[in-house]
Amino acid sequence: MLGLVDCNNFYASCERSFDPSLIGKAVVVLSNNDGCVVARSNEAKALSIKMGVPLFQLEELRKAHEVKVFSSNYTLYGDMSSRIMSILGRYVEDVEVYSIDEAFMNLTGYESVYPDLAQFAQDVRHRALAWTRIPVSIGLAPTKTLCKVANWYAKREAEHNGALVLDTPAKIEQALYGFDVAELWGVGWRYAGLLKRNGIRTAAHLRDMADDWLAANMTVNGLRLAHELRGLKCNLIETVAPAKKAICTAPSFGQVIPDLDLIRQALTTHVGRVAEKLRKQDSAASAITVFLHTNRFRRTPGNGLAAKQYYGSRTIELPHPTASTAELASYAQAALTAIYRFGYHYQKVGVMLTGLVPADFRQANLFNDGPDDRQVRLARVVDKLNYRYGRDKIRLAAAGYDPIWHHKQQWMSRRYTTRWKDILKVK
DNA sequence: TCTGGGGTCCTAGGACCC
DNA sequence: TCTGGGGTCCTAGGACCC
Repeated sequence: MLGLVDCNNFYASCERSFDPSLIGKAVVVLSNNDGCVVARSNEAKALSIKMGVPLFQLEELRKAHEVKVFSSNYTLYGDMSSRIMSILGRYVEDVEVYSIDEAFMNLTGYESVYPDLAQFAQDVRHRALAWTRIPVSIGLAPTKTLCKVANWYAKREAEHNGALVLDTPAKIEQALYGFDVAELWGVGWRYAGLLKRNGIRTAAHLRDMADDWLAANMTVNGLRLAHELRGLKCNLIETVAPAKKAICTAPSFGQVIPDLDLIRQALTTHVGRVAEKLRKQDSAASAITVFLHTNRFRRTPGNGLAAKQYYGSRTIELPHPTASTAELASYAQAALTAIYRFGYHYQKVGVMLTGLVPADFRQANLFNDGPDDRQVRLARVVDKLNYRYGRDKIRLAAAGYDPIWHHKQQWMSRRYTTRWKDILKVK
């Protein structure tokens, strides 16, 4: 048996964890740049606030119902997430952290330790709630896909009390019989349309389709999905996160920017960010891509017509893999110079590192001397200082002093668990 | 005025090798 | 000019996840 633990309304629950005055109120958390709603408390869902709606469309509801709005506070959510994950680690050896608010647990071999799975699930829920104030839902089943199904019911149907165990063919059959295929893990809006057109409406129906049909219409992914619904494990628990194959950052500016110098500063800052992530996983990058684009929603002030749009991107193959911020920044600047066009209002500049190889990887190259190791050692020292004294305390001068391009975060809560001056005071 | 960010995997087709 | 069988690597595009 496997288990899936999923935090309910995670970001909203984190905010609530440290501010009890939010209990019982509609809480929403926004995406970066205070753009769209990405998390909602149950009260906010009850007001029909949809996932992904832009904040400015919420004005009336906000006034009428006193909706509490928060900018996303990833420092807080990340720390709360690791607290939850460490709680799960007290129960079983193998925990796969699947996302910031979800984890799979491997219960294989724990049959005698936890003979009553329903009781086990309630224990986990109670401990998570007691130690973090985060409510979680739990689904237990023989495969990951079935765990997702079990979790779906556990979260939505009150009679399960937050946890559902699918451990017999009869229970699984009943769960799949009424389950909308569009809700399945691995079925997005395109496959949902395809399945609907073919008259396949429930998970049970998809499970019973012929393998040939599944492979032909949904590739091997569809085949695996159906096999998992039949109880055959295709996705195993991965307890060690594999190294990333690409690292990207592309946050929007807080306002549109036409000016190349400011875009350069933002780009240099973003390179600092991706290079830090690169060194953290002990990799080096073989190629760097820079892209620059305008805001597709923008109307020209004055005449209200759709603003003219531009999208530019450039990839540079590096002479040798490197993890040096300074070296990556200079190639990034060259790419930006090549794609920048005067006369547009830009919304974001992004950078992506690809062709990631282990940092100690050395490929003989006849035509140059290879990377300068001192640069990378220097960057690692900078990483340590910034970890200790705060992000961007030490950075390239080209990143500028006054990041006016920085994204908006007007309603940010405190970093309750990671900053001494933000810690709660008990009076 | 205001509309997120960061990833993975699979397939087909082209180019190439012996 | 046409002929067989067995491969690899790369890229673009499409699908999905949170």
